[in-house]
Amino acid sequence: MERETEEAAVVARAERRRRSDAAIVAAARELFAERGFDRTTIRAVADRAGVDPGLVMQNFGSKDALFAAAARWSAPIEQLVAATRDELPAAALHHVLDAFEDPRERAAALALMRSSLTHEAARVAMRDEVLAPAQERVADTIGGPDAALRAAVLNACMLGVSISRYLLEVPALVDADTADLERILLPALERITEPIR
Amino acid sequence: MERETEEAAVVARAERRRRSDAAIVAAARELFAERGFDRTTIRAVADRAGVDPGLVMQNFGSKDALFAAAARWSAPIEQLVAATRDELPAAALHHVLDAFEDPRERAAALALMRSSLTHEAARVAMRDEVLAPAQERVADTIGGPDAALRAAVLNACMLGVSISRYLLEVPALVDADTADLERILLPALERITEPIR
DNA sequence: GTCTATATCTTGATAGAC
DNA sequence: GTCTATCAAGATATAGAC
Repeated sequence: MERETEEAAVVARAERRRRSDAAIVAAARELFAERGFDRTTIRAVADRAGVDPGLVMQNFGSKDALFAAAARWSAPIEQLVAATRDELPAAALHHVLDAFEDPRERAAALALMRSSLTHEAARVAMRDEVLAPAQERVADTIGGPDAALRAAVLNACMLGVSISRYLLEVPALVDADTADLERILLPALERITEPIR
Repeated sequence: MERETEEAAVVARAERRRRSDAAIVAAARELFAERGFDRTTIRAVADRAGVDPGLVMQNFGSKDALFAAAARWSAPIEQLVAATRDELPAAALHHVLDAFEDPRERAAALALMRSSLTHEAARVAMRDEVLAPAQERVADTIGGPDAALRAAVLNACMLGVSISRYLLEVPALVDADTADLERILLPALERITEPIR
C-alpha cells in the first residue's frame, strides 16, 4: 500500500509540474508576443501564470531558455512542398496567414517575430529556422538561376505584410480580410514565382 | 575689449556645445541602429561619442528625447509625388533603397526600423510618420477603390525586403545588388499598382 | 515541487563641484 | 559646459527553507 501511495505521489508531482510548466510557457508566449524579449520580465511571466518567479527559473533555467521554449515556431511546410508552381503563391500566402489563426501558433509566431529585430537568438531562429526552410522549398519548386533570390523576396514580402498587419498595425492592413489580401497580393506573388520570360 | 572676449567665449561655448551634441546624436544613431532602443544605454552612447554620460542627460533630457533626435527619419517623398502611375514601382523601390545609401540616413532609418517592433514611440513614428505619408502619395497616384490597401501592401513589401536584407540579413538578399532587386521586384510591384482589370 | 529571501548587477536620472 | 558621485528602481539568478 505504501508503494502505491508513493507512486501516486510521484504521478501527482509530475502532473503538477506539467501543469505549471504549461501555464508558464503559455504566459511567456503571450508576454513575449506583446512586449518582446527585453521588456518581458520573469516576474511578469510568473504573475500571469499564477506561480512564483523562483519556480520559473527553477524549471527553465534562464530567461533565454524560457524564450526558446515559448517562441519556437514551426510552421508546417507540408502544403509548401506539395504545391506545384502554379499553386505556390496561394500556398505561401496561406502558409503564413494560417499561422495567425490558431491562438497558440499565433502567439508563438508573434513572439519570435517581435523579438527578431532586437534579440540575437530570435533573429537567427527567424532567419535560419523559419525563413530558410520555406525559402528552400519554394526555390526548389521555382527552379532556374534566380530561384533562391525569388524565394527570398517572396518570403520578405509575406514577412513585411505580417509585420505591418500584426505588429505595426497599419490600419489599411488591419481592416483587410483574407479575401482582400488574396486579391491584391496573389497577382504580385505570381510575378515572383513565374518562369523567366 | 572685455565685451569682445565675452562674446568670443559665448561663441566658443556654443560651438563646443554644438559639436558635443552632434557627436552624441551620431553615436546614438549608430547604437540604436545596431542594438535597438532597449539594449542601447546612455553610457554606451557617451562612450562612443567620447563625452561624459551626465552630459548626454544634461543636453537631451531623457533617453526617449535622445532617441527622437537620433532616429528621426524623413525620407524625401518628392520623387514619390512626382511619379506617374507607370513610374511608381521604380520610384517606390528607389525611395527605399536610396535611404540606405547615405550613411547618416541609413543609420537613422535602421535605428527607427529596428526599434519599431519593441518600442512604442518608434512603432508609432514608423507607422504614422514614415509609412502613412508614403502610402497616401502612392494611393493618390493609383486611384480606385482599393488604392489605400494596394499602397499599404506595396509599403509592406518594401519594408519586408528592407528588414530581411539589412536587419535579419537573409543571405540571398544581402548578396543581391540593386539590379537584382529591380529585376525580381519591379514586375511584382507593377501588379500591385496596375489599374483594375 | 514550490516559495522566500537575497545577492549582484545594471539601468536612467539627479545634484553639485569645477 | 563638463564631469564626479550617487540615488532609487528594477533586473536575473541563486541558496535554502518548507
